[in-house]
Amino acid sequence: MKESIEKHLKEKGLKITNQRKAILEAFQNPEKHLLTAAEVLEIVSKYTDKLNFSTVYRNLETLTEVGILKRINLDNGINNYELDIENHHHHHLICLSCGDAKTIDYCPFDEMRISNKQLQDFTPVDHKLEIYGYCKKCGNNMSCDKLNKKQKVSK
Amino acid sequence: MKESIEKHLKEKGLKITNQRKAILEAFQNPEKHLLTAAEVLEIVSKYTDKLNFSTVYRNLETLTEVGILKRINLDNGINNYELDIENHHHHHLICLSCGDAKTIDYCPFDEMRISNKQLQDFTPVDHKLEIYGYCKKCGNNMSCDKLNKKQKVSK
DNA sequence: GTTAATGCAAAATCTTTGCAGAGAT
DNA sequence: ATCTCTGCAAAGATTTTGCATTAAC
Repeated sequence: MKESIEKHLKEKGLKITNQRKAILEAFQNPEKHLLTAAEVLEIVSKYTDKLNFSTVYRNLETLTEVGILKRINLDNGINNYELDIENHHHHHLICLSCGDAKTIDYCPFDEMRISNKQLQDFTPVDHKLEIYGYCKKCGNNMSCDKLNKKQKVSK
Repeated sequence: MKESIEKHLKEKGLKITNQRKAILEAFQNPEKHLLTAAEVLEIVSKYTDKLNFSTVYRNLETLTEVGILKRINLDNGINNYELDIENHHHHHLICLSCGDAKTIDYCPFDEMRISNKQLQDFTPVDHKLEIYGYCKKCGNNMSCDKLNKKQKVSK
């Protein structure tokens, strides 16, 4: 575990438990940086004793509160999390076929804010931009739509 | 009910029932065009006999499938719906205090698509931009955060 | 030793589904 | 008459919570 994270935890009076370390390890994979609670549990279980669901949920919540993780709610309605510490602002390209999420660095928000009148009566705190479509690998393949569990377009 | 909607339903072989009409009526309020299943049920129940939850859910699903409604999943993880028929493309400004969602017409996507390399390997199908903050009425008031039910920042 | 975290089980929340009866065309 | 829709009840999925025990500091 990075010392910056460890420091962060200690500052907030949070203890460094094996479960917490295991959960944070799960987010170290740059190929899959967006994880659901179920995915965290699955990954962790490969290496350690299986954690309890409530431990995972409580930690995702706690780590989000202290700013180590960031919660991202995708269109399927399931909460996803990613490491937020020392991370630059970004958005996501989400593949409707394989469910993979890539980051996209570009953010149109600042420019938009200047040119848009409707935004002048509003105090923005956060924003999110998600682009749904098909990644290079999946092309236009509509099968195995991981994201369509709740977002059903057709039965 | 607008004839365009009625026509749409008939074309798809869907029947025009009182429940369906009541649900669609609920979306006629321009002050609150984004509704959850629970909100639809509540609004409808003021004017008609209470509908069953499954009727509401099934209709929101069906009406989304045929393109009369559009599903929007906000950060609290609850599905919201809005009328989509004859509606121009737009995004949302969502107030973290009162939960109100206003539409914003401006869309940065086309411009972004041209200038961004990462988007060239991706086939976009849909995108969403949501801006969370405080509306004019609520200012910086953090109380009664309707949206924070699941999105909890603090207990 | 004190305080926070875990595991378990139970519940809460939102949503979906099977089936018999009712309603629309 | 046909085919869809509704209401009910039951179940599914994800997430939250209370409480006793365990682990970190």
